Amino acid sequence: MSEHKDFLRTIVEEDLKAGKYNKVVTRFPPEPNGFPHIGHAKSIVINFGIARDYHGHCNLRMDDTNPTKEDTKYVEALKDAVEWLGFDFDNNVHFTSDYFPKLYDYAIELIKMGKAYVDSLDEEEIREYRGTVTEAGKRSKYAERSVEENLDLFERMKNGEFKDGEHVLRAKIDMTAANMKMRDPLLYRIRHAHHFRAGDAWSIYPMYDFAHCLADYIEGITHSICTLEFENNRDIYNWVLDTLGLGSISPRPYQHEFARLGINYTVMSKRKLLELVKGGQVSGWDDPRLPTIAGYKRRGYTPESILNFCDGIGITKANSMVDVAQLEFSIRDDLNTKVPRVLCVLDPLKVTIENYEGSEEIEATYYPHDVPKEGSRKLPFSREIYIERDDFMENPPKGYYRLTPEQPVRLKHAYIISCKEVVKDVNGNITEIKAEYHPDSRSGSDTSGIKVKSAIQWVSASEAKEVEIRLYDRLFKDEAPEGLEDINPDSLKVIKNALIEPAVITEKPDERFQFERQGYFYADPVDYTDEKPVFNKIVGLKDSWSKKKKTTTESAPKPQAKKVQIDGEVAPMTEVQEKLFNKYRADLGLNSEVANTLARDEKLSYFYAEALTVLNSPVGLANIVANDVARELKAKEASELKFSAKQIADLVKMVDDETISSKIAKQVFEEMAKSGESPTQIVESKGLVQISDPSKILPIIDEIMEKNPDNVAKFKAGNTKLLGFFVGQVLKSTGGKANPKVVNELVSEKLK
RNA sequence: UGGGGUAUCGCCAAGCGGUAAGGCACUAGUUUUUGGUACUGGUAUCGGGGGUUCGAAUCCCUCUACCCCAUCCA
Repeated sequence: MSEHKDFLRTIVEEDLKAGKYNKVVTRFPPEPNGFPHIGHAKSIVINFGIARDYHGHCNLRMDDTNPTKEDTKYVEALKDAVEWLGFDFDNNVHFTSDYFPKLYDYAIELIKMGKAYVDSLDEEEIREYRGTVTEAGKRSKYAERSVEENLDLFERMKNGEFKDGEHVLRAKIDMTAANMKMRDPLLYRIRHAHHFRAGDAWSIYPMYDFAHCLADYIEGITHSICTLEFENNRDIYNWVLDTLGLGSISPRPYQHEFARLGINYTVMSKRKLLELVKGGQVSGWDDPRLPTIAGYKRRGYTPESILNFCDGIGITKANSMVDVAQLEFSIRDDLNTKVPRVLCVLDPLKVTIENYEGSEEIEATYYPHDVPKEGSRKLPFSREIYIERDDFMENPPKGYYRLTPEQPVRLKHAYIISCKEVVKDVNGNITEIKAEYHPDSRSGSDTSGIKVKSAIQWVSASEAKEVEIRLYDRLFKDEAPEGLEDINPDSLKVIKNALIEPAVITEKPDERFQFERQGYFYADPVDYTDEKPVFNKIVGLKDSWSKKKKTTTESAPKPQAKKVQIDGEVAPMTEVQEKLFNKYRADLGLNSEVANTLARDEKLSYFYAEALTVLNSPVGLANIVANDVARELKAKEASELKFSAKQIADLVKMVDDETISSKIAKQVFEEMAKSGESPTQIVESKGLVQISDPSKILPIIDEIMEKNPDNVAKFKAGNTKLLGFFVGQVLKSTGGKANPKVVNELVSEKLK
């Protein structure tokens, strides 16, 4: 667990500490209607992760309440994903459909309580009656049906006596609710459809809002964690559970929402993913370009890298778009210390070493010096080899490190070669390099004294194996793709005849490799055969050379348009407010902001007036009322406050006559708001009277300066922000009692 | 337009009245037989405007932008 807890863990910890639950139970509740993607991975990591961290439990549950969309092939994919990521669901998959009988009983209970009714409006009417976000809805006339009639109708719905859409069961809540979700939400609909698990047993199916909270309750879930778009549904979640009285029997679950994952250059919605799969833009749900778990798995991502990625991005409620670079980093970072380095030439250019005869085998280690792993293989070397076409240039730009007519280069693990002749075809394309090797430059026993700028990959022509390489790039060319038109036409490049050193194929030291200087690759788990090996590119190595080239050629400092802030209009004051405002300004001498705050808020101005009758300190009172009292009054009514205007007046009086500092006043206020105790009493019992005597404060300052010589030096060097640090330290060591004004003066004097 | 959310560096993200963490990306340098890795350094005043305070990213007021809600989807 990282040192900084996310907000969900904070909630869980508080609940555990408060004894609300004695064991945390979470759940990962996907609907089996599509393949899980990396957004699901985030949810899996959150739910299973929290359960693991707090020694609780996490259920894998299929939320299968819609028979027309769901399928068992998706539940397999979901199980695979959870397992692959390394989490354990005890081989026990839960299904909402298993609770259908219980759910039905709860619905009957609701009907009996008069809290649910069978509505017979058609679909369109229901929509109309619901109203809009700004207009209230109106209730269906069928809401007046008797409990008996509802019971009878509902049972007949279950028995399949009606056609799809003829009736629905709805909760009776409030058709005028500001939260649209609370306008008599549908609980059950008729569906004469075959359910992949329940078969044809049911002709009615529960809706999400009814089923989910109850499934949570039935499983003893404590923290029902979902994504932000369900925030509006939280009210129904609570309504169903509370109305059925379920919280009182045993501790019931509560819903908490976090922001779903977004990654640029890809799409994450199941609908869009399905579109790509069905439209043939990709080869299937496991296409390595897709952000599906199956896709990443096939591409060669490791579970660890996905887990690290999820840990790295954090959990918050802010909608955000994570850069794919972060994902790419996590797989590079993981593979760097794990996989063997091998030589593979993607775009071969023949090199004949004219002064080399015969052949030899070079022992080459699989891992670089900084990876603490053992292992090596034999690299055949001969007169005829292939190098990467990119690694030779006849007219190189400045800063080019590789082979040129003038510049020798090392063949990784082998000899240094120099270019002697460039052979071209009739079109001027380079077809071959004739080179010379330096016999005394063999890797490990180099006495040639030749300095080269780089070592490149190569393969021996006669021993190299031909392999297929699939180069994957981002699926979309647009950072926030809208649709198919944003697809990157170059997202897949297939190289049919790349050349790889033989050990990779014959020895198979691993399934993932770093092809030296190119990237990480994975033996395709589906199409790879010994006759025709296939490797998928997982991710490229960081490449500062091509970056350098680009920036020097393009060097376009993009003009960052500063966003212009538009100031909206402030609602005008009413006549009464205006009068009050003017009085505050003219008669009481308040500044316009405080006067404004007070005048516009009836609760505040009333409270202020009351306090004023006790103490004639208009400005001091106004400040505390407009700031601190306002905070309390945000959530509460005046009658609910633990403190009175009189107490506020007493508090301000103590500040006025300098018994306490304004800092202490804040502290006292907080205490008062909680306990309702009188301010004088709080000050007395806690001994909060302020210390203003410099002779008492000075020694403390000295002590702090002694303990923090670095900061003293920094301050003297001009870092005046540190003033707050010193003042803070003094305040801290006096328990907040030192008079901050005095401390401030003394500190700045001292440090001058 | 009603309700519910969210705003801290190019991208994530700590921070809860007292010196603006960290990661990714970017950038400069050191090491290097991968233009990789590792290491060292650089890079923000907190959506805007006011107010309260000795002191505000944190408290108050206000404005702005973005997301979600009017499926018999989940």
